[in-house]
Amino acid sequence: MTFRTLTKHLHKDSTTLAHVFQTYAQSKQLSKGKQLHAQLITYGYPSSTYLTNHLLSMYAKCGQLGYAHKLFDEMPQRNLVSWTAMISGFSQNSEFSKAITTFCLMWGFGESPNQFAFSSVIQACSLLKSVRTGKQIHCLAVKVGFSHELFVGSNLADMYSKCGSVVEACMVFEEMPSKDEVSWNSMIDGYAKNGYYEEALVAFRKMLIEDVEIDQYLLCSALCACGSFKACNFGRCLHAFVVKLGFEAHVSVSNALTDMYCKLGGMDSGSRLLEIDFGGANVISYTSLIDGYVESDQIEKALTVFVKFKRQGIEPNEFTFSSLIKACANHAALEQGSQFHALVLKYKLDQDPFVSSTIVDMYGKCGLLDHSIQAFKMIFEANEYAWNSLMGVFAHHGLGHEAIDVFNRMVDQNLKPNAVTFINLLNACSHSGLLKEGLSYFISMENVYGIKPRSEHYSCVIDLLGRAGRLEEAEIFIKKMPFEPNAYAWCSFLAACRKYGDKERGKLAAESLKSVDPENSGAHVLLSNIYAKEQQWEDVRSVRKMMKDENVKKLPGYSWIDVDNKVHVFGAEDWCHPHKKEIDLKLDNLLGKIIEAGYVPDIESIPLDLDDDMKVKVLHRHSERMAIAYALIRLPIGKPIIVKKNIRVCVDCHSAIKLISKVEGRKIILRDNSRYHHFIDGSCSCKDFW
DNA sequence: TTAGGGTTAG
Repeated sequence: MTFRTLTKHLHKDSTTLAHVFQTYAQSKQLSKGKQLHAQLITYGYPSSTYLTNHLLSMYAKCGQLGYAHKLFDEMPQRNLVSWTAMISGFSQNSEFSKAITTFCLMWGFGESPNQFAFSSVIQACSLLKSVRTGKQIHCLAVKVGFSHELFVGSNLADMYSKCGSVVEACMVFEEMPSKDEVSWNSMIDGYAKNGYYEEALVAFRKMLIEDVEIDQYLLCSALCACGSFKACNFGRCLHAFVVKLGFEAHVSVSNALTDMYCKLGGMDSGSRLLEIDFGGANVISYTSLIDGYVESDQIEKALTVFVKFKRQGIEPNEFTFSSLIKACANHAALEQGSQFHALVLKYKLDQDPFVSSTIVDMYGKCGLLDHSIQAFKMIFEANEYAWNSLMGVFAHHGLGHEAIDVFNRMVDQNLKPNAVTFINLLNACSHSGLLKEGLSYFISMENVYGIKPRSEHYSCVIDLLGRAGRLEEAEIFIKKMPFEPNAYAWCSFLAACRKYGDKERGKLAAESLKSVDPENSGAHVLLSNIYAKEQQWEDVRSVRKMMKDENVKKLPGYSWIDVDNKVHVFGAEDWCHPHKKEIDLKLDNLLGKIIEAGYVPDIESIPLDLDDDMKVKVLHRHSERMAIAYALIRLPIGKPIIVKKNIRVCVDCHSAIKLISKVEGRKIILRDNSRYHHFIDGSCSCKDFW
């Protein structure tokens, strides 16, 4: 049947025509809808508010907001449905402010909104994260008696949850006279997304007693809470429940399951889920898996997943790249990181706030400060993530004044510093010996910026005082702090005690560290270092015995470098490398040269009862020196050497590398687990403060 | 006789 005959037949039957438009709207057949609309105009079909409402709704649902708006503007007579269709049209097409304005206009025109208009406009507030407007509309809904309506109540609970106001969401939810699966999910998901994982799971259990039909939304929200709460048993039960209800092959549920297992640390379960289940895996499925591998430090596996899903024709997105680049940053894998940066540009994702700040961080962590600053400059509208990254990079490189400058510029731009800003700022002060400034920022956090310091901030202050040699103040600070000091806090204090030779406080710190983290080898190692410095070999042996008895393994030190796009790993003991002989020769040659240049081995730092010659040999085979020797053999003259090390560089290596940079005329960049050191012509950027 | 709600990743 042609449109012409159709319109002839339908001449007086606008109900059927409306139904046709409704079908086109649901199946998003815009072109057919448009043709029929054109036919009606051509044949002079009489328009009516009823039919125009249908047309308006169809255009809005097909994403043609312009047409919808034009129809709405030109309507000779609008009714409640016209207004509501326009409000929801704006809301569905992400024009949230316009949805709210239209809702207000509706009042002005004397049209009183019903439950449909309320639920649409509350959704707009929710997506706009505007709790202030949402609250005003909530008040109106109470006034006109729609606040307890099922859809309005669910929307209100969702709006408050999405705006972070869980208490209000809970109040709305509790007052709802009847609840369905959507209302329950608004609340459960609200709890989960705001960090109230346990409450989310309690609500889920409570819901199971009620007569609620379980759907994929509820399962996704509960799985998300399980993963974040590390609720292994609950998670496994939920998995069984998913299978029992037949939702295992549902893509969003399957993704939520993958993500949950990744968060629980069960990477094998996560990847098995993807392999066995279904062909519907999408970019979220793979990105969850990549992220799981990145979080569990398995970068190679993360890269394998990336290659696999690219082969399957699934395109990566901003989530994928931010996860992969983060992995490169953690491993200081510059070559790989640069390649991802190039891909980000190709996919035009370089302005994504997460991706762009990860790139800044990646170059910084790979030692290329200039690249990092340049990457920051390329961001059109840097948000707090980007500023925090830049500040973190300066902190990592020991450039305290530059980090403070970044902080000041950030505040000048009216960006609100957050908890991470202060961790970076305090670290920057700590690594540059800016004690006065650091303490002042710590106080201003709460007094000026209203951010309550967390245990991480207290740990930073302990580090700040400790590095500056203010051990007594650090000890008092620890005793007064409102948190139990964590392993990081005690490690910082212990390292300071060792650096400044405070044996008594060192013992206290080591004992405390052992009690909060019994498997932490640092406590034992640093304690034995303190004894070694005092030449108390009996005590050194007793600490070693204790480690053996308690089965505490010392984290072996190793270093790695990129040469010819390949990562070469060097360990202090039992290492083998195809160029071992050459490296040994180069090391001997270097030792001679640096001794000539004034190198005095710090044999005190070797916690072993050996003769002095042996101690020098042990020192000179530390992993970073082998990596540097290999790089000097293999890398072209003039190319900076970038070495990464898993534990903090020792005092002796630090002075040796300074001299190596001088005698070899090479720039050497060393990243240890604490910060960056740039060695040029006999001196280090940390000014011997690390 | 039209118009309305909640999922899976930083």
